[in-house]
Amino acid sequence: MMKINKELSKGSNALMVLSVIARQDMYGYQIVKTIENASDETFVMNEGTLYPILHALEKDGALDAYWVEVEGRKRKYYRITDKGRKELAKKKTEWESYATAVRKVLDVKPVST
Amino acid sequence: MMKINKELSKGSNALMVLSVIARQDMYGYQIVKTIENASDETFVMNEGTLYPILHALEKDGALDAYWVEVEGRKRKYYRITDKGRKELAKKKTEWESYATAVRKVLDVKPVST
DNA sequence: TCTGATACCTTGACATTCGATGTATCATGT
DNA sequence: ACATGATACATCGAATGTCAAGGTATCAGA
Repeated sequence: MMKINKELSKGSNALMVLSVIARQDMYGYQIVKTIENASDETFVMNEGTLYPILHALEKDGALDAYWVEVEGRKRKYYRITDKGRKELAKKKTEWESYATAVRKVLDVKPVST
Repeated sequence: MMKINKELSKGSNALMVLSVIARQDMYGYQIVKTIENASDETFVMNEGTLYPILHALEKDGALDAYWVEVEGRKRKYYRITDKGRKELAKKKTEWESYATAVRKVLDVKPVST
């Protein structure tokens, strides 16, 4: 990941991956490019980051995969499952709670001692 | 940290710590309680998380510290430095960019293939 | 006298990400 | 003809940050 503190993106990577796949089936490279594009290049996901996430989501049953050969290149497409949609909804809510809570802390007025 | 995915808070912990100290000098335990309170208990920071952050910020020159004895308990108060204020401003901006970018990815419409 | 809150801190284990590396195909420029 | 860059999959070791657990000590209340 680029442009911002790498630590920030931890925890939201799986959410973003699930989110883009939920809209349409996608293969690895396309996921990276979609996230790059949608985030105005804020998130440039490393392949060493993406593939462990995809494999873990597949193992969890949140995604399943199928191979397609296009112009000599083999693409592994990922599709979200019902379980994956539930997880996505949960992760989204969780992320909103997180973002709201951070804002509250940043805006907090000092307490009297 | 509690209530939400632990990974999410990574990267924003130092920001939150700096942010609360910027408003008034604080000691460790008070920082934990302030963040807990401000976030409606979303963030319950572990001491094994807090102290390394404080020590790193002190080493970086973003914070300095002084001891105060109150009712038999020794408190180590942390104070933000000018350098710390600059870092805080930078981290805040960074966090806003991060949050904006995540929202963009979550809202993105599928691209044509 | 024991528990829980306050107050500091360290340590080892764990999870996630990064950077580097590997394989392979295809398009483009020279 | 050849090199480069984009496309496409994947793995591995190192670095980093957090957690759970443990350690020390004081004070208040039951």
